[in-house]
Amino acid sequence: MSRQRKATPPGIQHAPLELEHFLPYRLSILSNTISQGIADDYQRLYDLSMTEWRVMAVLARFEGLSAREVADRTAMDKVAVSRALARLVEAGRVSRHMADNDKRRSVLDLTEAGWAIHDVVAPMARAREQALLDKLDEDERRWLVRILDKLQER
Amino acid sequence: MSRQRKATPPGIQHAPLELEHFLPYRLSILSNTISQGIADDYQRLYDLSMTEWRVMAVLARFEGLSAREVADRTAMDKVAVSRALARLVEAGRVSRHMADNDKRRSVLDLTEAGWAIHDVVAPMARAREQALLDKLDEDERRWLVRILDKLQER
DNA sequence: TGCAAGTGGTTTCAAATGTAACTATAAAGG
DNA sequence: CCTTTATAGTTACATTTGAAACCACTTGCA
Repeated sequence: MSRQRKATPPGIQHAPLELEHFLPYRLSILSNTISQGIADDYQRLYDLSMTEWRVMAVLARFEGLSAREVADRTAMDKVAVSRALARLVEAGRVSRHMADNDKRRSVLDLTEAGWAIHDVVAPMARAREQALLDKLDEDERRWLVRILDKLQER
Repeated sequence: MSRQRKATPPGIQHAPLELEHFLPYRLSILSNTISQGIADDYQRLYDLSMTEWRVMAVLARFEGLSAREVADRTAMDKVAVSRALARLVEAGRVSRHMADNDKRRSVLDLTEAGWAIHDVVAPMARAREQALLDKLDEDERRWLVRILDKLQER
């Protein structure tokens, strides 16, 4: 057991943060708990890392992206994407060929095997999201979206 | 440039996730952006990692905690806490001595130097949080707290 | 007592990650 | 053209992180 700070040393106000009410901290805990929960699902099933899954998710939505574009859309850095792609291509989940107009650029797509995994994992992820949203009522869901939009404004 | 998926292969609905509207993903991006922003401040100033700062923050609020208790309160695992403490003690920012009733247990406190850092970093962190909250109006702030409470319910 | 099981904490080793340097190609400007 | 500068992507190296094994001490209980 521990005592909470009582008397502050004479004349000094330390004003410690209360982490449990500190917004950045709360977001961090919440976000990690959620993402890790989802990741556990597909890691167990397919030995797929979170970065790999994110790459697959954007390739499912946008075919023929380059590695750079994948990085932009996933907010991951290009090295992380390069490594994720190396594994995905190796595992036969993503196909990569060279763009004919620019030999530096790759053209990426999910393979059949990639789509098959996608079609299992995407619904699982959605179900997890739904389980979260089920904790909220209709009003709260609307406010949440609005608040996230505002917080993400630059 | 890339085209979005148009015709789905005959008879198959792939239903890709839209990451930019997917709650876990949005939270993850937002949270990382915010935490990293704050961390940049104190990393530059004091060569302090995020885990180290979190340990200091709980020790500021609760004196004499054990490493285990710090781990519980920060939602970090005990290895991470052990390492953070090793550095903090080494740097003279935290004092550690043995509990006299239990020789396994440590008793941790910020030193003068630790408090000095705390008293600079805590206001910076608070200012960052405030900058975030300033993007919201009074209603939105109230809803946000309420929503976070609900989402964190187990 | 004394021994099995549990707890606090550190160490070790492997995997993940970040940074910087590097290769290859493309674009832009003289 | 030819040189400089920029971009796509990978590689190498150092650092961080996580999982499991480990050590020391305590607790529960025969």
